[in-house]
Amino acid sequence: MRLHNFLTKRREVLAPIEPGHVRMYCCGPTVYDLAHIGNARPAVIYDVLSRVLRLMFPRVTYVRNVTDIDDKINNRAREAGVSIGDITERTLADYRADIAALGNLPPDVEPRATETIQPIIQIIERLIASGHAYAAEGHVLFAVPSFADYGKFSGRSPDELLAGARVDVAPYKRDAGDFVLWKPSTPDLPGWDSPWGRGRPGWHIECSAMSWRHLGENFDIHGGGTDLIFPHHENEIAQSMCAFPGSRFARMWVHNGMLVINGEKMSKSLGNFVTIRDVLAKVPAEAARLLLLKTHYRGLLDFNDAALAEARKELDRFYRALERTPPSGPGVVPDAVMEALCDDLNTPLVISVLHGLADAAMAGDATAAANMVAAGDLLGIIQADPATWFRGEGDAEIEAAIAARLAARKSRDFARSDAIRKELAERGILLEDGPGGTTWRRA
RNA sequence: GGUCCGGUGGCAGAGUGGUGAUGCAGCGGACUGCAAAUCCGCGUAUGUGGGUUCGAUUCCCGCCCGGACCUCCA
Repeated sequence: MRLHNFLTKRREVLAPIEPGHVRMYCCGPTVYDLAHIGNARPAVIYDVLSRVLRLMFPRVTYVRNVTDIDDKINNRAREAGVSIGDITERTLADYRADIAALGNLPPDVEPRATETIQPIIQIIERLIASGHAYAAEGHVLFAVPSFADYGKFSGRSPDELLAGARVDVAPYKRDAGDFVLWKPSTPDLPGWDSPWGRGRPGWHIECSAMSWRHLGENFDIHGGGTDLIFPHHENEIAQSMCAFPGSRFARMWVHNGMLVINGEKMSKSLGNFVTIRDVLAKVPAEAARLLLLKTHYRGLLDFNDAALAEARKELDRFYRALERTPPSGPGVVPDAVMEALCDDLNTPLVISVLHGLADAAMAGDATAAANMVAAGDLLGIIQADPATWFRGEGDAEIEAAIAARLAARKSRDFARSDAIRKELAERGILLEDGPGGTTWRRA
């Protein structure tokens, strides 16, 4: 498996630190609102990556965190007049349901920030003891100048950062670039006792603590969106490497590209915010999943209705091939598919191979059909029964109408047969006459 | 303003220093009562100007255009 490593800017072969055991950490959701379709992209990408890795290595530990302590959550709870626990529990349940609906398998570990407070405090204590952090007015801040390599990861110098900064610098910061590790909580907000008083963790320290707790000081892959490169990942690296001298933290950094809607960034002000639920209400989940995989993971992806419709048509083609030629049995993943996936997770290329297999299956090759299903399993698609894909649950009334139409056709009453077909078409039922009889599907 | 990424046919989207995948759409044909589906065939692309090279879409430089980040963000 070769992956583009943002740390080195090169495509590198994945060689697990612990032979045979790949350890991967991905930044997960902050649970304050329904997940949008942009949140779905990394979930799907890292799900596919974990599936491929599980096929190649004896053991894979995939950790995806949940940020359940955050100002956004607190604000949302206050606005809605409900407790913070209500918000996080409900949102997390919704997130899991939506992500599962998109065909993602659960990660091996899904740690929550609120369950990782002790490790967070331990790391902060280590940072203070080694002079990389300091307490001030109930806050604990990371001292950016204490880490010579700060900025190296994201490719920017601390001076540049200040030049472009548009925020006021809090008076208790020694350096404008210093960021919060711990901050005080008021009595009405969630808080934990700490050597610096009752408070809560900053956002960046959570990921350092959760990856440490579940994967150790060194692990193989760290994933997340490109928007997290700075400051989030830069800060994670600074915290972890300073807290654990000699460690290298994550060896490979994988970043997924952003997703836009009709060419525009999703934002509340533009009113183009699309949740996973919005999408699932319109099209089968698999169509959304295929669309997310049709573009290479590092590229910008335009998510729109036309693209969604096209993805659905492609799936129709795969399922049509399966309906025509049922798989001969359990298939094998073709070499071309593994090669494409191992080459920096080239899912668009895999999909083109899938189309080739569909052609063969369409022509009657049951082995190709089986292999197509096996390859589709790696992407998390083409696992449904074709009959279910096209028609959902059976419908006796539709079958009766089709029988009536067949009778009309037999007596060459084409006016009536066309009328029946038209009626069904208006209800979204499309008929297909073939040598083996008439089949139907929902539009 | 700074840093970085990208510009491939009508659209989406891979790959590659030596005749440019795949899908959608379009066109022609076969099949069909007519369709649909399927099959066969066709057309159209590497932003721009230089450089390196026997040869560049691919490597290097300038320009133009688009995007991301610099602030919470997948």
